[in-house]
Formats: sequence, C-alpha cells, structure tokens
Amino acid sequence: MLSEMYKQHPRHYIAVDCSIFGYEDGELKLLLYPRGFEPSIGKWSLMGGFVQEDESMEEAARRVLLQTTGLKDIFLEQASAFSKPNRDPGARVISMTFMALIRIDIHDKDLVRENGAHWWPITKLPTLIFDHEAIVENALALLQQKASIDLIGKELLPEMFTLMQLRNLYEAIFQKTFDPGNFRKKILSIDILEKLNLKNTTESKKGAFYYKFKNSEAGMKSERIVKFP
Amino acid sequence: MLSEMYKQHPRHYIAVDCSIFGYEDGELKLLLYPRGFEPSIGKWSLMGGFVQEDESMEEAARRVLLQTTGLKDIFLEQASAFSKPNRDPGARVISMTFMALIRIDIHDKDLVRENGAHWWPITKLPTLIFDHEAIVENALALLQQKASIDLIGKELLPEMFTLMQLRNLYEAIFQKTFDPGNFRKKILSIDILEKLNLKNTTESKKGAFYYKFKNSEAGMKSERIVKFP
DNA sequence: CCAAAAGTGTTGCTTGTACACCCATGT
DNA sequence: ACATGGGTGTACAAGCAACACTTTTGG
Repeated sequence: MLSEMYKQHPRHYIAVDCSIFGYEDGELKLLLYPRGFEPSIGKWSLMGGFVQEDESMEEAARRVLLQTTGLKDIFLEQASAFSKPNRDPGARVISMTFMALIRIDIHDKDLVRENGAHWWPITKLPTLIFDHEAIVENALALLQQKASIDLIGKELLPEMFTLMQLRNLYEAIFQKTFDPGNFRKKILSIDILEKLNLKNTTESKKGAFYYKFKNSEAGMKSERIVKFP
Repeated sequence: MLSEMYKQHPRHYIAVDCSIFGYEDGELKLLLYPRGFEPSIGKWSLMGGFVQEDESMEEAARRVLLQTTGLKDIFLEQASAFSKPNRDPGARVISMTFMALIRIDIHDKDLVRENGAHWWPITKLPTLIFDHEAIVENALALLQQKASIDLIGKELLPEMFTLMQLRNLYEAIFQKTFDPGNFRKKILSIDILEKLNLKNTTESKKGAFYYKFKNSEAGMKSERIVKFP
C-alpha cells in the first residue's frame, strides 16, 4: 500500500545516457550510434537506455555499456542530470548522464559494428540529437577534472605504454601540449608506474621503455596531475 | 502520440532533496525538518519534494527552497543522484540531490519554524531517514570542492564581514584551522574583496575592518583558494 | 599590565616551467 | 650526418607553510 503522498505526484521516464570515451590513433574518441527509433531516428546519439524498476541508474548504465561494448567492469562516473521538460520531443524524459572510459583495444568491435555505432574523434563530432551536445560537453569537463587529479591512463591505454603515449593521451584530453621532460618527471614522481624491461622501437629511433600501472589498489595516490583549470 | 519505445518502459517518482547549508555562530549548519508523512513520519529529513510534469529538477529544487526558506535566487548546485531501488521503503523513488547555500541572517525564520524545521550544526547531526546521511556527506564534499576553488563567503556571510569571520567560515567548512596571516594574504591577493571604512570592535580589542565582496559579476576570478584535498 | 586579535614581514621549502643538453638510432 | 624522440639536469619564479613580530585596546 502506497502513501497518498507519493501517489499524488507524477512519474517520469528516466534515461541513462553514456558519454563513452576511448583513445585511439592519438585521438580522444566518443562512441556514438544512430538512434533506432522515432523521434530523430537515424540521427547520431549517445548510447542510452531506460531505467527499469529493479535497477539503480548506475546498474542501468552498466547494462547499456555491456550491450553496446561487450565490456564489464568499466570505469563509470555519474555526471549531471538533464531534465528540461521538453528536452526530448518524443516524451518527457529525464536523463541521468554518465561518463565512461573504455580501452578501445579490448572492446567488442563486432558488437559496435552491429549497432551501427562509430567512434568519433572528439574534435570532429557530428551534430547530435536533443541536448546531447551539452551532455558531452559536461562529460568532457568531468573527464578533464578526473584526469587532473588521478592518472586515468589505466582506463584508456593498453596494458603497456610508453610515456610519450601517456603524454599524448593527456594532450588529447586537455587539447594542449605538455613539456615532455616535465611531464615525465611529474608522472614518475607519483610512483604508480612500473618500468618494464621492454622497449617500444616503433615510435622512435632510440626506443622508449614500456611502463605499466603498478597493481596497487591499496596505494591509490591522490596527487594532482595537471593544474586545472 | 507516444512511440512504443517509450511506453514499454516504467516510469518513476523523482524527488529532489536539498542539503541546505547556512553559517551561524561560527558553525556550519544544515537545515532539517521532521518528515510529514509515512513512512518514517517525524524522523529528521532533508528538505525535498517531487518533480512535477512541467518543471525541471532544478526548478523543483528552487520551488522547495522557496517554500521552506522564503528565498529566491539561492546558490544551488546539482549534486549526485541516488537511485537504489529500495532506498525509500515507501515506494521506488529516485532522488536527485542539490547543495544549496543560504544566508541565515536573511531567510524567513517564521516559515522555517512553521515547518518544524531546525538548523543543525554539521558536527552534531541527528540520525537521518533513508540514505540522507550519504546525501549530506556527498553535498558536504561538493561544498568543500566549491569552496576550494571559489570564495563562497558571499553565499553564506552577511553583506559585511571581517576577515576573521571569513576564516572561521572556512575553518567550519573544512574542519581545520588556517594560519590567520597566510589566510588573510591569500584572500586579499585574489582581489575580490573591498575594504570598508568601518570597523568591527565587538570581536577584538583592536577592531577589524569590515570587507564586502566587490560587485563584479564580470571579473569572476577562478583562483584556487584552498589546496583540497 | 596582559591577553587576544589585527596586521605585516621573513624565511625556507616545494612545485611548476622553460629550456639546455646529451644519447641512441633508423633513414 | 642528421633529425627525432628519449631521458636528465639546471635555473628561475611562484606559492605555501611556519612563525616572528609589532600594533591596538578592553579588561
């Protein structure tokens, strides 16, 4: 039996929309797919879904991510909610948005292709439906904020990477360049990377050592990486 | 006419719950009220309400704030959403939470009294209903984050205040002490306060000059105030 | 006189930034 | 040989934390 205090209020559709970021070819990319139903069928859209009765919004988001990328255990962060009454012309839908980071090298490419989805460089996004451009902008700001506090390479890079690759990732995220020497010193000073006895010789003549993240859930440092803003 | 894609999904009650902070007697305080309906009637709760058809969540939050404090134009910031299916034993309610800052000296005290509401020092909160303690913790973290980037005294202090009062506010927010000399220099260096030709002689023998915020919406500096964490 | 806050100055440390410089090597 | 990135060192500036010190005045 439900209290009258609840019943007198309206109920709403709740969507979860995910800004899924990946990193490939030196570019930060966003996974978009052509919307499969009206209104705006065929237009580019974020991955999304509706919250069901028995799941939290985060669970709904993880369900969407599994369906679209085949991945579990994804880095997922709650971003802002968007709730203007007329933001979706099809119905009054409140959208809770999430920012997700995935490793493009291990996601299920067939699944993405089936959905007609496509990875778009963040610098050349197409026009998006509804308010999805504002949602992406918000998620990108959150990504920058996260990246300025934590080293997020683990979520976006392959197991092994060179410091140049990590720097290029940060340059793609912040759309600015970092001094190679200073970046290297800063990153190594926080002591969460492990140097491997293996060199990448494909990207430089001299060859650069590979690094990987130390598997230390315990030592979760919280140093500031980049001054931001 | 509504697409089948929408109709096949459930709809949900959406609440907005506001963590309303104020500053009084050298303490950071939170406005709580005794819940007026079942379940958990009479238990201490955040100010909240339900989102209606024709309003955004932020509009709903402002409506709640007006109803409970009599104030418009309140500093309001979206915090996190809480959506565990069973978080409210009365019904499946998704809560969008907000962090609000108000000046206790100008709010409508009669209205607060009518509602049975009460300002609780942040250090001595009572037990709260449902997951409201987690909501407050989240809002407090957001407040600290905001306060570390922007000077938020404008939202919480009277028009005129001494630098000691501002420092005490920051000490209440971060629950730590700041060196008086260093704090003063830091604050004055960002040049958003205006020194008045008026002294407060009630809190010190020597007397301290009053300051107020410069009315410069334009010059909105974004200097970092406090290293946080 | 003394305590307590107001207000200013000094010093040492840490951090960021700019940039010079050598190293290794594929072309 | 030389261009390119790898990697290290240096020098300066900025910011911060700790703290000394002087001023003012009510009790």
